[in-house]
Amino acid sequence: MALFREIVRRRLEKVARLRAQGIDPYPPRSRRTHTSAQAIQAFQAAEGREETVEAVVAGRLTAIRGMGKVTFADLHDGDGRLQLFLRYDDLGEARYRFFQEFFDLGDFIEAEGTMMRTRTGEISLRVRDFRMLAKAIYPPPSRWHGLKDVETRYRRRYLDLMMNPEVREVFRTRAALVRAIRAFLDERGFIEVETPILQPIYGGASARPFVTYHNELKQQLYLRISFELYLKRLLVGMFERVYEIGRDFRNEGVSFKHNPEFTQMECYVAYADYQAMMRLAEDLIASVADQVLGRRTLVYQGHEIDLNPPWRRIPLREAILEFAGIDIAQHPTRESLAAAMAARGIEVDPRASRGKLIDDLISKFVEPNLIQPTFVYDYPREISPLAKARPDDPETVERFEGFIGGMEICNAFTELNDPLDQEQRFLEQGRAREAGDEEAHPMDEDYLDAMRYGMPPNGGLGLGIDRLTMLFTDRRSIREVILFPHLRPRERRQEEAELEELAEG
RNA sequence: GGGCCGUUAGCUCAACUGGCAGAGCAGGGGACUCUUAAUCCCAAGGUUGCAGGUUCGAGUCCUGCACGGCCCA
Repeated sequence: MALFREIVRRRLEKVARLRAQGIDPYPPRSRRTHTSAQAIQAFQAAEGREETVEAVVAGRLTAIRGMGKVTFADLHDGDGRLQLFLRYDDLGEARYRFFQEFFDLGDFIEAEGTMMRTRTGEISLRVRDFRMLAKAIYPPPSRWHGLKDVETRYRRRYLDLMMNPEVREVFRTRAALVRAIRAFLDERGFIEVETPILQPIYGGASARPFVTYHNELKQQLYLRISFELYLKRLLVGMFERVYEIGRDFRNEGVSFKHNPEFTQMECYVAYADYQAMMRLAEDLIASVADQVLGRRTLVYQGHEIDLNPPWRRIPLREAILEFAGIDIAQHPTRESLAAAMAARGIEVDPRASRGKLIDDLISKFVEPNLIQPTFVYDYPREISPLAKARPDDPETVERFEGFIGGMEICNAFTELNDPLDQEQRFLEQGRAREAGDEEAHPMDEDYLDAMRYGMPPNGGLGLGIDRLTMLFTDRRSIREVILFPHLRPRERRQEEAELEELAEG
């Protein structure tokens, strides 16, 4: 730490000395004419015609190789890398010394000169003049080893992005994926909308919410746990195809699989049912693969996955029978199912309802085994209070979840549009809540009002953007695909606080 | 919530059964007019995550805590 402080002190001293010389170490603008890639490209194009290429480039100094009266330096910008070639004979003693004296690794520099090839053939910029663009006070992490400490990578993502180009690639892929989803839906006549994040009543999923408070209104508000109930109100308002891409907030444990805020796409289609939504989901993801990867197969955690529709479709009852060896149809009561699970040595949460037990069986036995894209369909009514029951079986709803790579990727149903049935479901949920289920769905009279005006039959689909990104970038942890994942706060160490003071002073 | 593992210099990592905390890079001084992990010489750099305990002696063993990772729930 003493050494670090020494490095910072030296760099701050350089800032002060630059200012004393009338040089702004943080000038407001750059005169950049070329990115590194553009400069190299322009040179390659001009090389055959024996033309010279003049360029002004700007970027971060990532390496300095001094050779006495010649210095090579690496400049990195958003496009890549360009080698700078500085010669004593070109710059003169004063400028050459100035570079050696004031420039450190991590500084942003602007350099102008003529593009050339070095003796070893590398296209470089022969520097005629240069300028400080932004002096770095802290030294960058070691460029050779990169930044590997996972905690530092997450807490100081900018360093991770600076040092590890493959991490930048993950977030480019994520952006491309979101772009592809929008393009797919826009093309099919969907309208993109934005609904409230601050909600007086939360709903649309089974989860505990974050609670917040509006001071002026003296009103308790919740951060949304899903978009569902607002998007379906829009169908009452005669939009037929709507979608939203945004953030959901769920107040549950933090892990490499769960972040308290995560990104979701939800869309609703009037006059469609869950079968239509299955086709939409598989077409959507195949199309995203086309756009993002240029093919419909990918490798996730060593598994070759084929995203070509149609995907396997399997009833939930069969899936649980296949992977857990229990036929839930044979166990219509909570007690019976719990006994069957216990008989197989499966731990049973004593407070869990039958629906919750089935949910547990899915996540423990079904989900991890579904590597190839698979739709599991027909869920228990009890854990799906917003989904429409099957006409032939009131205890089963028209719902499916899509699994890929052992992860739940999407969730969809034929949406319940019968206000009388919906009211009953909310009342059932209320009883579950009284029985201790903190994730039970709250009553929402305002939503019921909307439905009472008439809601067309429709299908809805929710798609986890983070998980899809994990799949497309082959990352096992959700934290690898969220720029700033939530981490426990760490108390600031004394030395760090001192450094801060030093930097500010 | 439970189990296992980790935390050592700015970064990446060493330190056999408890016996003087080390290397490379980065940083400082010097040499060097085509290097690219430049090279060479010199000097410096540590509250071993935090708090206790055992011991003549703890980076190492024990307890607790914090943070992180992996696995399970």
